[in-house]
Amino acid sequence: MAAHHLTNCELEVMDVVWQKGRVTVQDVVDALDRSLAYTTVMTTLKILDEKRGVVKRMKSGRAYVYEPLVTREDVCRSMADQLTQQLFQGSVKSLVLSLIDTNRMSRSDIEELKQAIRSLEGDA
Amino acid sequence: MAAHHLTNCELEVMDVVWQKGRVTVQDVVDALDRSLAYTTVMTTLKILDEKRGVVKRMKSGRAYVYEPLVTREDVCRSMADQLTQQLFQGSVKSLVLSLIDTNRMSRSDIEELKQAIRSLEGDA
DNA sequence: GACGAAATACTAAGACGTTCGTAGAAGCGT
DNA sequence: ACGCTTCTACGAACGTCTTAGTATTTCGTC
Repeated sequence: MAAHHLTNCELEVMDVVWQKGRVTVQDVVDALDRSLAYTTVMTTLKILDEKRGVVKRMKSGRAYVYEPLVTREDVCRSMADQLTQQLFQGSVKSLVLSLIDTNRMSRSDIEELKQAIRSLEGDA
Repeated sequence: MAAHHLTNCELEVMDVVWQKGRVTVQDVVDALDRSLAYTTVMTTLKILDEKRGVVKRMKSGRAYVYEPLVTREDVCRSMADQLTQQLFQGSVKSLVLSLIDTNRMSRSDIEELKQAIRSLEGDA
């Protein structure tokens, strides 16, 4: 599990890749909320392939087709971990405490959280 | 409460500012783990003042003295919020669930977390 | 085989972050 | 007043990210 840090723009493109599973450059251009030039998307996909290693690409007829190599969860976890390192010396507990401290969670959110903790205790 | 996003380098410097409370450029240079040029630290402190607004500076004799304007907790919260927006559509719950899902929390961490949740329920 | 549409490769420009060098100002000691 | 040290201001160089233009390739159609 490598350190999959993605930038904003890369994340936007990846969200389309994850959603569709198998895309061409044009697919991504069409699916994006923003209007980005074809070449912009191509450059970004190239980076996601060669530099980040989060997609693979294969020639299919005239065009390349891109597929995800990692799940969105993988990336989320990596990035959350990185923030945890940067801000809380790697203490997940500290980050979680900081997050729940500023009551932005509904009552049902809290219920779900308690449930997760219970199942965590069950495993351990 | 503004969006206090700090970069890696800025955070390194701020950690010294928070720790010491009141610093000169030289203080930061001396306290940093890494060896950075005096001017590098000066540039960074200037950015933290003018661009980020997280420190203020006052002339004191020959040199400027810098003091924090926001707490570390403020910045942590801002940055955690931003990640939550980017990755989890603003759902703190989703982020927390993702974090605790990959069992990197000790038994005592979990105890603390439960405690925090209890006090949260008490307030609500 | 030539033409047009669509895709790719190459390149570049602008913004930002990180790093630091050089030049000038300001204070201290003699 | 002169020189040394310390500080600031300015700006430059490099890397990365975002965006996109231009040139080239490729494929299907006539």
